[in-house]
Amino acid sequence: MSVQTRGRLIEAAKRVFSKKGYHNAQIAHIIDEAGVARGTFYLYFKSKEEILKELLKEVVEELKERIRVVDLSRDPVEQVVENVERVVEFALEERELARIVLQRNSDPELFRVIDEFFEEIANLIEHSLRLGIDMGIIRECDTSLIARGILGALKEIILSLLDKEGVDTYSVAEEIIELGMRGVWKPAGGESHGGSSGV
Amino acid sequence: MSVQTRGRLIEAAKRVFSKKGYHNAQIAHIIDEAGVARGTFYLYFKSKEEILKELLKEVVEELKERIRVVDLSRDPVEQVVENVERVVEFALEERELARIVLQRNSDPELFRVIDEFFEEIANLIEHSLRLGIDMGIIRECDTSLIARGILGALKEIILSLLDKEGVDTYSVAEEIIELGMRGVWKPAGGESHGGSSGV
Amino acid sequence: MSVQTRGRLIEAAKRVFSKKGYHNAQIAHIIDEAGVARGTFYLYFKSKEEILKELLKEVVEELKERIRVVDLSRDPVEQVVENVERVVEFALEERELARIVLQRNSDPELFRVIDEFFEEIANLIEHSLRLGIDMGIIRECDTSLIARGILGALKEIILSLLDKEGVDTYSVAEEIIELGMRGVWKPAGGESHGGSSGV
Amino acid sequence: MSVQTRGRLIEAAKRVFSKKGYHNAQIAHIIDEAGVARGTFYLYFKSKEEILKELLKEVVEELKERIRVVDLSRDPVEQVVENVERVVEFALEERELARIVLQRNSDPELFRVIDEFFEEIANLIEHSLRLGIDMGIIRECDTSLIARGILGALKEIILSLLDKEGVDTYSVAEEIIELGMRGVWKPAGGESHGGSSGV
DNA sequence: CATGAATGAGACTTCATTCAT
DNA sequence: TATGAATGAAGTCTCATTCAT
Repeated sequence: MSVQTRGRLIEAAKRVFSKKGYHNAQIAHIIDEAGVARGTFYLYFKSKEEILKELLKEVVEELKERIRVVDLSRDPVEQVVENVERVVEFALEERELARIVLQRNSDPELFRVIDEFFEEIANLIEHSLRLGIDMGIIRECDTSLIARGILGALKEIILSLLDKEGVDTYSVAEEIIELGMRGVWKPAGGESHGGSSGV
Repeated sequence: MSVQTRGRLIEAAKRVFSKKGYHNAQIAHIIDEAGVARGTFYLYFKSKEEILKELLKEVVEELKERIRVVDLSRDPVEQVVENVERVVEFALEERELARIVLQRNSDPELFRVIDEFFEEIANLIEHSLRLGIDMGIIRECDTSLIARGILGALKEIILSLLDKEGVDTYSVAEEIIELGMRGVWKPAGGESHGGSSGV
Repeated sequence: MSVQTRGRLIEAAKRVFSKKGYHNAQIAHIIDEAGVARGTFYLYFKSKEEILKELLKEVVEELKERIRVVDLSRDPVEQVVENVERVVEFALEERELARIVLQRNSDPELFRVIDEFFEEIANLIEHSLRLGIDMGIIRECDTSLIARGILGALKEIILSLLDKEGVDTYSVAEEIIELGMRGVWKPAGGESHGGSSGV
Repeated sequence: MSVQTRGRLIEAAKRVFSKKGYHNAQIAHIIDEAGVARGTFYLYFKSKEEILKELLKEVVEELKERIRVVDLSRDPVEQVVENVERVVEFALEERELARIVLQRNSDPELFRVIDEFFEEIANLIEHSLRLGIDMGIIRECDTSLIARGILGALKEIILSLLDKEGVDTYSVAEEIIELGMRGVWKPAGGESHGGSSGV
């Protein structure tokens, strides 16, 4: 079992799944990309499904490492911005992986790990919102709905960054949090709201 | 060409694609669901791909009808809320279709219509944001990024509603817009921000 | 589901399994022999294993029909001879099937139906032997062993007939029973035995 | 060429072929059982087929050694019983080998050695029968058929013994010969025959 | 002598599509 | 217009064998 060959297969699979999606990806594509023979693939992974799950597990682990619990020693918002920044950084380092994960694939069976991870994140956001409401710093709102919304914003934004080069991760993270915190409205006079938007 | 049979196939395809996703869906499932013979399917649609595209086209048309251009005769935000409400309403009326559309299926070839539609929506949002900034009612921000974020929030929220019953579409629309406009922060004292969140 | 096509596949499978044995037989051989397309095979049988089991089930059913319970209205030995004759007849009518069944295939999983059938026959023979001993017409012996022996003789003889033409089934059946009943020794003088044989 | 390693492979192959049959047996099973590396196998045997043939050759040689030509110095039947006893003994000593050999594997190509051996035995039996007939101690019969029958009985009985412990080989051999010589009928009064049996 | 990673031909099975009825 | 049996290209996976170390 050569770690090298395994690695080449994993990297190849990332590229292929990312480019073609899981269903259109074929073992043939992966082994061509990796430059190994057909049988070699099955020496390391017992099926196409398994290599995907392996990949997804890796992402979840890596992401969990980058998300740190917020403590009270420093400005909590700053810490959240840093969390988001690290996530964005990871997505940009591992664009193929990010693409696989963020393409909500209609296959709950296969993407369970990912779905569960996002569920966790949504719960975490919701919990934080509740805390903020109790502390009087977050306005009353449908926390479940809003948590989903924030997660969705995060995912869509990161997805849109995957094609860009030279992204400033910190300012992206700031924008995301700023959007979640303050929205886009510029409170000039004293109206309850005011912008104009097509949607 | 019986309109009836065609309709049954379309409805069947909605249910099947929604439940299994495009790739796992088989013609066999669709015709079983529709109660027609195998050959009949090909009398109405020349391929599995075609019926999907038909479905997607319908969604896009229906959605475009529900989204009305904002005019200056009334509170623009109110009009945007109504737009969002109509979209939410449609999603809840046609849950299967909504699910198909919102499960970003990693297949750009197949889902081009949808991708293009969302691209349009993102552009519309971005355009509105720019307008708002020029008018001094929207704060300076990375409009492209923020537009994506708002779209993502919208999509994720709607997706999360598809499993719920008895949703109050108007208040959902309000919450969504409120999130986009004002964020979640409750400006109590005078801090620039001050939430606390795990992410 | 055309009964015709199914029949052609069954007949083809018989020929192929008989000639090549189950393991060396390929779906390709069967469909070539049947003159149908690859997919057609799987319309009727869900695997290579299934068509074999179907075949074996048929044999067992047919054989069971040919073996009739011995009653007391007529000479029992005569009835047994007739049973054996009908079995031999069937084997000669369906030589391919017989060959498949009689080639003890080292695959208990696959040939369970057959193994169980032969087990039943062995038990039936053993039971009859016990009865005969009680009635004083069969000599004391290790009934289990002897039952196995008789069954083995039967199988081997039938197998050897499969290559022959113009077999007189009745006299074959008589010879088999004669062997089981009287053995080969010709009690001339009064010796307990007196043959001469290499084995 | 370590004789030891070769021996371990041979023993492993016996166990594996015996348990799984030739076709279901994989090189992987054999080398796992032998505790050697994959490549090592091919140092000693040039293919899976070859190790089987090696095994079969060994059996045939061993069996031929155990079967001694009957001479006229002693009771010939007694000598035949002893031959059979030695064969039974060998089968019980080498149960795996016996199982491989006695499972008529539908693969004439592979099992030619065995088939030829059994052919020889059948001919030997037939020859002895003819001799006996000429000498007036064996009754007139279809010698070819009967020879096959006796061989079949022998094979089936030995096969059935392979799962038993503590077998008395001499009495088994006696029973076998007794069956072949005298059958099972107990000549009480003066009937020509008179058993009763289900088959 | 021994190893075990790599190979690739070849087998099985699926399923969108066709076509004669 | 409807049917459903038949098709076969294409994909997944297995496993005996090779070969560089």
